[in-house]
Amino acid sequence: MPRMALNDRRDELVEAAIRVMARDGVVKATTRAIVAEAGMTLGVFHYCFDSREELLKRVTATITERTIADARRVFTREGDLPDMIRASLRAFWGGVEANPGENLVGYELTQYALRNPGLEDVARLQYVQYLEANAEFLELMAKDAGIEWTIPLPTLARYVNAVLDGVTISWLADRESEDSLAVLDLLGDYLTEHSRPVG
Amino acid sequence: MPRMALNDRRDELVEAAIRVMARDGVVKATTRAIVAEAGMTLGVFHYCFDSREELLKRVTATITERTIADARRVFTREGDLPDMIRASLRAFWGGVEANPGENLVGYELTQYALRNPGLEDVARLQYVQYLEANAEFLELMAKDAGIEWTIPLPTLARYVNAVLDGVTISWLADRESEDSLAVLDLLGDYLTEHSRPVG
DNA sequence: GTCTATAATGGGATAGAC
DNA sequence: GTCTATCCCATTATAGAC
Repeated sequence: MPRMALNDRRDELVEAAIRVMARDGVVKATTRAIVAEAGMTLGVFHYCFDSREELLKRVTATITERTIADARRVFTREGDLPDMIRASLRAFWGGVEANPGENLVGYELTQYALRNPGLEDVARLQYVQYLEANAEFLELMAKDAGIEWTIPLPTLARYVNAVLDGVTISWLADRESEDSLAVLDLLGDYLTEHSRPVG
Repeated sequence: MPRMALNDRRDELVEAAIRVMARDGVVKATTRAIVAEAGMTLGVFHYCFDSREELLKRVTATITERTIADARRVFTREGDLPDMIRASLRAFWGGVEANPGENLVGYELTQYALRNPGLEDVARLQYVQYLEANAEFLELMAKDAGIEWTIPLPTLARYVNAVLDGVTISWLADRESEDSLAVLDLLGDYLTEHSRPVG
């Protein structure tokens, strides 16, 4: 068996955990299921992490960063404002439909944090990061298109985040892609209508 | 010990389960915790329900109906359209802030259903009911105010549902009441702007 | 019908050989 | 450092006395 640096081991366990969670859910991602996925033995788990909870914290941070990085990657800055918005939203949505399981994991982890005393800050941090990312995207679009938003940025970012979360959750439940896309287009129109040329 | 009809027993267990879940979360609502809350013994549980899963199905149906009934109760039909919308949204929000735990349970149950093969329809039904309720509210408002919506009803209902879900979830994570209310007001404005007097 | 006791399972964590 | 074996606990579900 190869000897690996402790940090590499940890990363492999985190990746294995994410795969198991995406497939079967957070609850079913037991230490045993995770080490099996990683091709390791149970003993090594508690050599890498003090507890399952410590792993979950790291998984949460990783998933949050990855989700934002994915959004940043598909974020489109070409064309006029309506095009930019619409293309970005649709690219985001492609990611959701391509990977329902991993998307659901994000919400499961929020709830895990909210239900376990001492982890409230994990959930809070998750949303701080998501809201900041949304604000960043909105600012980039405004800059590129030479407009400003007519709604205060933190409020608008929360609004966008709410629609994206909400439309994702209802889609996870009923898989109505067409209606979901229609809602995203409404959000796009909404954003366009709340911009004005910058003086 | 009082002898009760089987259905009364079941109802009591469902209510006890909801209390435990609101307090501690769905995962921690074990059969033991539920019967303890109900003041019953473990043996009686499997006399009333075949399995914990069967109880959870009934709890999901009950919570969904109750959430919609609560919304119907606070739904306001007085004043002009903007008043109606704003008052209803704020009344809805009062319920969320007054009862974070019970609200979170709804999302936990959706995810439980999505993660347990064979229960997908439970999640789907939940959202069918929520979307229908939102459509119903929108139609009532339109009728009372003598307007019609400029967006197809199913799409608009999904949009409203998405914002409500999304703003609730982010609030559960970060408890930013002020920003959340601002988002709800934006939703209210949005609805007003997408109405027109009926010919 | 109601209870206690217990079976059967699966979990997180740990001890200790190698 | 790595593994196996095991501890100890909590869970769902059931058996069987009363």
